[in-house]
Amino acid sequence: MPVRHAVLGLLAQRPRHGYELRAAFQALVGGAENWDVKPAQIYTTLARLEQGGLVAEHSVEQDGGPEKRIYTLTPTGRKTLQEWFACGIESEHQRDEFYVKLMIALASGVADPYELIHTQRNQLYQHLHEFIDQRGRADPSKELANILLLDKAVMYVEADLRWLDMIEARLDEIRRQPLPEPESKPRGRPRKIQALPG
Amino acid sequence: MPVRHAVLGLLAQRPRHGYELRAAFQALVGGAENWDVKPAQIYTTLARLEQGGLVAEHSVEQDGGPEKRIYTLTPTGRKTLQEWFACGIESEHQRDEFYVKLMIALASGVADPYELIHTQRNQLYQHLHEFIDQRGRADPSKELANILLLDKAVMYVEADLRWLDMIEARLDEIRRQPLPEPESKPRGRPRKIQALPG
DNA sequence: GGTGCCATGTAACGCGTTACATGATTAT
DNA sequence: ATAATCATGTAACGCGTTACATGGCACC
Repeated sequence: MPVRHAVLGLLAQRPRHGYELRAAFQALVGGAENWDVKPAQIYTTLARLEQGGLVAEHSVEQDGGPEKRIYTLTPTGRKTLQEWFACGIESEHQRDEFYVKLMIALASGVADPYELIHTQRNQLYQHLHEFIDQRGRADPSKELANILLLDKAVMYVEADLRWLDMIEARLDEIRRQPLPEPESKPRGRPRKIQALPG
Repeated sequence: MPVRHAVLGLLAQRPRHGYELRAAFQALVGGAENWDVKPAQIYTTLARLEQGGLVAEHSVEQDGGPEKRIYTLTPTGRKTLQEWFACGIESEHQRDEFYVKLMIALASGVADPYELIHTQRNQLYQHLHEFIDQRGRADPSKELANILLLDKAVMYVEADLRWLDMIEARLDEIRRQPLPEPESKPRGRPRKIQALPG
């Protein structure tokens, strides 16, 4: 939950209201192209944080303007923020969509796994070039945020490409030695390569 | 939305009911340790798919048992599935939590960026060794699913480690040539640009 | 008079989670 | 008897999204 903590972090600098928080967040991540946080998310997040006692709100009426709701970090909120900084971030679960697609293809025969790999690889190469181009055009003295994100994008696309190569190699290996087939289960069923129940 | 499509893929093999779909999905991804899909998600997903006309349901009463609700793929559903196979998968957005943490630290001074990098790197190395060990212990003839996921985990952790190195280098570079400081726009209100305020 | 920025929200939905709840069959 | 497995769900919440809605102010 990056937004939640980002809000806490921005309130640690000074009290702010919703609109300001949104603008600050957008600036932080280098613009709306990278991460467009919707107003609805900011306001609902603030409501939840207030509910949990991590922030406190007090309204300020302005001369001839809409009233602002200023949010302040509470001690509990500050503690939560410090804990966030203190511990590392667990990488996202393995919930990989391409992996699911590949396994479904292997199990059901609805699509050719090598074709899936081919399609995915083409797309990744295209992205890779786009990212590298963008990074080349960026100004290091001004757009640190963007450049760091592009660095990450490049590292990840390269990782994906390596992974696709490994998948292909593993599939080839299985195809070369058709079935190890341990002796158990003399069932008359036609066998699928994969582990799905028939 | 991997689960949604996985359900369609499993129904492409043959009609199934909720419980069976869940079991098949778990088998597909190599066990609950990798991806524990909760029953609630399966049933709500099926309801949404039926709502959208991608699957059709017909109940089957059993002798002395609870009735089963068998779901079948509709032509619309099959078409959706084929489209999913036909196009590549867009990589997840750049919503990176470590990046947000780093930027908040740089902007607010609440935490030391180099320390954040250090913490994160330690954690990544630990994960890397765990993944490699696990992969070494796995049986390639039986646990293809697990091995592919571990391959991915390794590639991604290595990518993260490379990225951390790049971040450190970029920060060093900035620190060496302190603040180019372009002239700011005196646009009425005292505007904060991004980067490092007090 | 319009466009755009400032500033605030609500409603409803998708995906995912935890927790709760029911009831039958099968194995120990 | 009791525990596991089969089989079905509902309720409520967190995070994120789109769409809708309201108003004041400033600039051209």
